Amino acid sequence: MKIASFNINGIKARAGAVLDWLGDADPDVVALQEIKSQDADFPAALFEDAGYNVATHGQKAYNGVALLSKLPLEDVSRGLPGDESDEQARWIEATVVGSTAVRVCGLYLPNGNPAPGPKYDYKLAWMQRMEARARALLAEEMPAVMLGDYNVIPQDEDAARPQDWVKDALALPQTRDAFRRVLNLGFTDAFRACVQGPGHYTFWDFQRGAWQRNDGIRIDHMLLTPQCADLLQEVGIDKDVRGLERPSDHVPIWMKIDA
DNA sequence: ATGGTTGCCGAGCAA
Repeated sequence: MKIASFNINGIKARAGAVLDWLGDADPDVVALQEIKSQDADFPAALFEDAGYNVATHGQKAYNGVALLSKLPLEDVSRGLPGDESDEQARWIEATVVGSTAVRVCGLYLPNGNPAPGPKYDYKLAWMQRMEARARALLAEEMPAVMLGDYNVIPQDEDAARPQDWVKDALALPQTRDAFRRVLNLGFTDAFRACVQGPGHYTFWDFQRGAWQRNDGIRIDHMLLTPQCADLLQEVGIDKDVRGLERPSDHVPIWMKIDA
């Protein structure tokens, strides 16, 4: 089973590009972030015609996540538990049953800039809620993945220019600590389980010619429960997508698991 | 310190 994640930065501007990528990459399950649309405005029919079931959790203009799957999306749940007053659409999960059942959680973790400030406070609080959800997933003792745009640069090797990010919400020590706390519960960073060393990025800013200078960062991640890590076969980053016409600032990441 | 770019949506905000 091939499971992917792609922050598309607006489905209205990117539907064609996403369909092209689906045709090339042929993933079984996809978590999308930043659909920037309400559920009713998501062009579900386009993806259904391409063979995918669709579940969305959108909002107007900002954020918004979705799941696409060739297999049925079962027990869909929208929203990250832990704060009933949180109106930002950043979390969606569902179960996909191949040769075994896999719980797939698609997430769009808050950016948090500027830091310090209320947006950074929201990011840290959100990560604390994510940790609670991660603990509950572990207790299920089943294959599960939390994947998406984490807006976290885990280590200096995950940035081309780490010195540019030292005061940024994506790399501050508190951010890295919160991310590491989830790993230390027993989750596996799927990419780092397969690939070591610097130079692997998933995001290049639209500004300052970041792509042309390969000034990238690795902020899209797939975190696996032990039962899922046992099934891990292969990972990849579809870097070439960043060089296509009217690209997102993120590129797809994916993994193959024996499920 | 600022500005640089993009999407959504129709003026700024978020990234």
